[in-house]
Amino acid sequence: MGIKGLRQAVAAHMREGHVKEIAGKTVVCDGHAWLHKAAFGCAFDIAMGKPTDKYIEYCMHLVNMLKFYGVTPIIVLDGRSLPGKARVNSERNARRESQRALGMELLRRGDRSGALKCLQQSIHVTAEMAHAFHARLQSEKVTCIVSPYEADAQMSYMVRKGMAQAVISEDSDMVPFGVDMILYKMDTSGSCCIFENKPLGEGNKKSMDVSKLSGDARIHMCILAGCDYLQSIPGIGIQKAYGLIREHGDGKKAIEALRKHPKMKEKVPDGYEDAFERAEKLFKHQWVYDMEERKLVNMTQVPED
DNA sequence: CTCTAGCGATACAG
DNA sequence: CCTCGTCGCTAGAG
Repeated sequence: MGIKGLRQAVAAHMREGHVKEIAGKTVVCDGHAWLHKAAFGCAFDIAMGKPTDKYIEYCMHLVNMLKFYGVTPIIVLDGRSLPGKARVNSERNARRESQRALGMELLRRGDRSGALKCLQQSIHVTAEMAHAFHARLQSEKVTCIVSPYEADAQMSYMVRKGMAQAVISEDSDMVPFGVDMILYKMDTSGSCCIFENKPLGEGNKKSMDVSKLSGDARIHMCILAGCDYLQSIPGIGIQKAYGLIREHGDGKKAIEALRKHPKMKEKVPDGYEDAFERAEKLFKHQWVYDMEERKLVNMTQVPED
């Protein structure tokens, strides 16, 4: 789900670009996003259960394209199995299964293009595909990290540790995690949209400027706007959240202000302050793998209290 | 007017 | 046995 509306809201920080702009640098890449796109290219084979490695070739093309432009890629794959999403998952599985059945039916009737559309909706990235990709990366001596939970947290941790200078992803969660350079929508030729956490010019006076927010303030804004860990207060979206944090400085003070606001006070749920604190901890102290220490660590240090 | 929330169409590579 | 959606549009509320 990510952060609702965040991608649109930070549009002023985005521009058209190309991977050659980060020649000489190291970049961490969201391997799952690549596999997901790659799977569309061989939806027929995957849906029929026919062994194929086309999706791996697609991903390796991206790896080699980056190398060609002097960029060193590190691939992050996540081994996550998140609790609390079982219902959504089973609904998705049911939908995928019905699309697969419909696709096979259309194929029997000779409607090849109709079948492909359905079969594309039935495919998903399996652990088996991720393992095959991982094995290929190892044999090609490309660095690959399996994150304990969320790839987003792992990638941002590696940037903060200085192991990489940018991230290639499709996920807006990179913004609250404080990554300063994010390459979105990269295609096979290296063209992409580049997000940079830099002050906006005078022409963007009314746009959201994330460079005006401290690391904690960015996270507070995203929790207020609604994230995986906490639904937003009804009527609060990304713009309102940005305004509140800019005005009051942090999440706690923003909630205090809402509690006093005549129109908003009855919309703030009981115990929202506690839920907010829990969400912030989940955000900041996720488990990630530290390559140097070779062990699991918290993304940011848990304070002793 | 701005902003949120929900919905339907759409999605790969070459 | 099996891992994450997103974009544009718009109604409707503030």
